Amino acid sequence: MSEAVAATEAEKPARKQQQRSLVTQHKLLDAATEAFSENGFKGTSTRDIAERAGVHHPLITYHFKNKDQLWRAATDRIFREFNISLVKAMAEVSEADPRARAEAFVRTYVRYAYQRPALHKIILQESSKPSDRLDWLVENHLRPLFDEVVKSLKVLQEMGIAPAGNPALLFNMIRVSAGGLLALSLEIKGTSDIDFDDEGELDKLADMIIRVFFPSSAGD
Amino acid sequence: MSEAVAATEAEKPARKQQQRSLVTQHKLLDAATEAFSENGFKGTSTRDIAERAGVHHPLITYHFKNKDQLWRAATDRIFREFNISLVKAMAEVSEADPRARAEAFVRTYVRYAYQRPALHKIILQESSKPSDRLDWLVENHLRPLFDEVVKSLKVLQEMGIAPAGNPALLFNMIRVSAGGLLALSLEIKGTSDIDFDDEGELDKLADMIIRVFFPSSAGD
DNA sequence: GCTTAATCCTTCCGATCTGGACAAATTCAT
DNA sequence: ATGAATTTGTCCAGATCGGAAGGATTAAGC
Repeated sequence: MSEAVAATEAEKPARKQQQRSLVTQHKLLDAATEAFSENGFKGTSTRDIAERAGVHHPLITYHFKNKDQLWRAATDRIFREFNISLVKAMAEVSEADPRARAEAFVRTYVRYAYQRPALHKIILQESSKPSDRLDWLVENHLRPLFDEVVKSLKVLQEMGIAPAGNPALLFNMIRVSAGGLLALSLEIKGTSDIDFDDEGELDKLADMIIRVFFPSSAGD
Repeated sequence: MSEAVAATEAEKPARKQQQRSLVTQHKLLDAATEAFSENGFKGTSTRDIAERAGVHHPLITYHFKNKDQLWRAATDRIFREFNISLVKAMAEVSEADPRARAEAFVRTYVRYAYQRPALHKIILQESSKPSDRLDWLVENHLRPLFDEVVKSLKVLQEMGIAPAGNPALLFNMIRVSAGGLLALSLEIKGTSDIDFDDEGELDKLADMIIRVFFPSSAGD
């Protein structure tokens, strides 16, 4: 953990954090996010991360203590940003009816999953076997979000908008149809000739999700 | 590749393959499948595989030449078995109507994804970034299967059984709802209190997939 | 059966990479 | 300009990969 971060919970630092330090941390977090999402925790070396960031590798120890803490910092940032994005988007449609809100949720989710594929790739990477990191991820980021969303989904089910059944199961189907598919975009380009970089392709995915999971709506 | 395998495509071997050699290869393939599915290609060491198999590591060089060939052999085996399983299951319902066949497909797919989580985990691992392995996987196993299934799905769409839209996109949603969800089972246990090891939970997933993707059927 | 040669396994080695530690050098806020 | 914050260069002990070389096992032919 960097001194600056530590300072927020300890006594005041004698000196203010330097600008270049923030830049270095930012570069390391970006590089770490990318590397971990591609090769997983075990498959990623701190040297690789440092190289991607264009920085000498001992700086990881200096700023983040070790590989594990760097993973946590990188994951924490990307999930925080995701949550903020989601909350903001939902606030914008707070006046709309439940179905419109559900549609807005799906479209936001799809768009974000496309913009930051690392987010879902990291989930997939870490879910492949038990680990403290997975527990931490579930506890701090996934569970809070899921509980919230599943509650709303339950309402939609009671209104007959969403199909019946375990709402948690339903939500998981929806989110892998969005996030999972986009995390697999490379493979899907090869198997199905679908390129989500193409104009409109992303909307087609969102449309399909809405049509399938919230039927009786024409879905565009 | 082992001498025995090479022999099938070269001139006859002077000697027959020994039994223990087959056992060793089998143990290595099992261990490799498990290790690669958990830690990805880069995150897995040949030492780790050998240790899981209870075998000295130079045997990997002897039987499979190197890590890459071992990955190919392991992946090839698991995908072949999957295809056989699928073909056999579909042959058993060859007389049934299209909807019943679709249901059978989903149930088989779900059951297999549960039994061999490594299959989908390996897909997820390899799709995280471009590689020769991903190309090989797409070309040799994914693409042939997908082309076949998407054709059938198109028919279902024309009959009004499956929702409209790009059939390839639809199929991808279905298969991640099955395989993706089961590959994520560890995470889902933590976030959603759904344990696919519990009796009946697997059927609930299959039911939900059928209900959502092939509506107008009660789905049970 | 007994030999013998192909097949299979084990013990080793060298080069590289791993996460992390440390002190010396540099940069910058005060 | 002073000293803390940051960066750099270097080192370590252990793990990694691929492979060489020789020993053990076993099928095939006598």
